Amino acid sequence: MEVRTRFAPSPTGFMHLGGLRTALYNYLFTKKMGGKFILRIEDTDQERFVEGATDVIYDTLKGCGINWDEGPDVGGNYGPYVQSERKNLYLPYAQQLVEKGAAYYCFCTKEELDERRAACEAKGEVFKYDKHCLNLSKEEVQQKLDAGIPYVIRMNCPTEGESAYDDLVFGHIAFPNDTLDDMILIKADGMPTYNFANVIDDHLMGITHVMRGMEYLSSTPKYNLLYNAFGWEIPQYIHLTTVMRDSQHKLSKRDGDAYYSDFIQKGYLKEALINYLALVGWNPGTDQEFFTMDELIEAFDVSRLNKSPGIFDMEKLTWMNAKYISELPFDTYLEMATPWLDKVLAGKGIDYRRLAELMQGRTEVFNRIPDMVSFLAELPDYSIDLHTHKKMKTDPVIAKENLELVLPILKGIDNWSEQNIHDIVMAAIAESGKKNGAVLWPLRIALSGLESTPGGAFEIAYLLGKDESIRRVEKGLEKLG
RNA sequence: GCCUCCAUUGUCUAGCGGUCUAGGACGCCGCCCUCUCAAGGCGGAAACAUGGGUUCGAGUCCCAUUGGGGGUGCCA
Repeated sequence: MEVRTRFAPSPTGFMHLGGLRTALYNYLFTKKMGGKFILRIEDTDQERFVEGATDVIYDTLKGCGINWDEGPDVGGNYGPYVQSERKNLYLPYAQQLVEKGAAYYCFCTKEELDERRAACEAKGEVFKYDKHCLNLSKEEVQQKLDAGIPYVIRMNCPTEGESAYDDLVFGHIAFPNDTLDDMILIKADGMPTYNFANVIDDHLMGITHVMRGMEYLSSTPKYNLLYNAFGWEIPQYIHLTTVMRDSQHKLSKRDGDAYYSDFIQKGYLKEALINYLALVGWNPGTDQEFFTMDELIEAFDVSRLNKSPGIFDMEKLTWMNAKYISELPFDTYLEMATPWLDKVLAGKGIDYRRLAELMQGRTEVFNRIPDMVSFLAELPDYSIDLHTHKKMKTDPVIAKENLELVLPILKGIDNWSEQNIHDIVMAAIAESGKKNGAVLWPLRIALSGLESTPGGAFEIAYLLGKDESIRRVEKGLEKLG
């Protein structure tokens, strides 16, 4: 039988990393099994409609290389793939359940329920709908319906025994039936709840494997009751652990660390993000850590999915991102780095190509570039303490002496190429009998005003140009009295 | 509160009864390389939550405790 899976996000306008990972795993699993991956938009909550939100979903998924075989934009034989476009389809199924006694009309108002819920909570009890409306006679129900009284349809859960199922990740899971609440299937506005639409759609779309976040672990028994009431086959369940920010918090909107777009804006590469995300909660069983999408598909195995929640480690992501950046074709790097260089160096006439060569191996995240290169635009105000360096065998006194040595040499260089600067200065150092470090450290400090820089003294001198380099060395000498 | 799931270094994890004096990676520390930093190379510190069982033998199986997650919406 062909594997059919689905990713069913609700369009909120953002793609949460946890959701992205769910989509990824669905995709990897499906492709590995040679099945079909379906994208379905779950927009049954009219109050939360966000303009353009579906585009965010499309763009993110496509950008990451997660492609669907059926969906709102590409079609398929099981459409429509947007729940709001299927809204007329759910009520008859609910009515069918009412006829079978597996569901019933409920006329309790939201306000009444809220009150009862609050009262329950005040007493420290669990609120559970008391099946009040289940006791209504057929005639009473019809009367209310005829009178146009608003209603919802609730499922009629058993109150004894237990419901169990086998999850491909968590194994056997059992719930006592008396804890099951008679959840609402059809809302007062006629729309199905997520819970109901989900079951109907998964069945109608021929979904064989439901892979989703584990927040649904405890409502799954109720879904199964629904499948059974219809006489439908229950799909395989694969529940996924939550991606956490720390041991007790999920990745959240508030901390700006939850959305795909946050990371892209900061300058994380989508390949790195996908690669890293795949490893939070899953591992290949080998020491391999870097994967292309095809390699992930090849290596993916549901049995290697983890059962405990994983903390999203920004440090490791950043490390991985740096690796990905360093492996970028140089021209791609240059193109991607340019806007970031422009933030502080636009119009300064700096050789971006050379600078990019120096920067590529040191770029962890693109948004860190401006801070690393801004010294080229303007010499930072630095302390002469920077000239003290034990290992380079230099201090402010030696620095002054060596800067005085190197200044006229610099002035005498006609062809200001990096190679030329290097050769001429090195020759002068050799001739003076001084240590390389004792000259080059002060030079680099004078040129950059920074303890660490991308590139050494020669690279910086070249990038700065002759005039600016000389100006900075002179200024350095001034500082040293 | 009730239901349920989970539990190996700071983090991601390997481990599916003996091969574990617990392996890999990030991070951290040290050394080397080197005109700085980074990269790279080498090395180091760092974990089986606790208590009971089962077994000749437990990180691995069972139970309890503790800790954490999730659910408990006319949200998805």
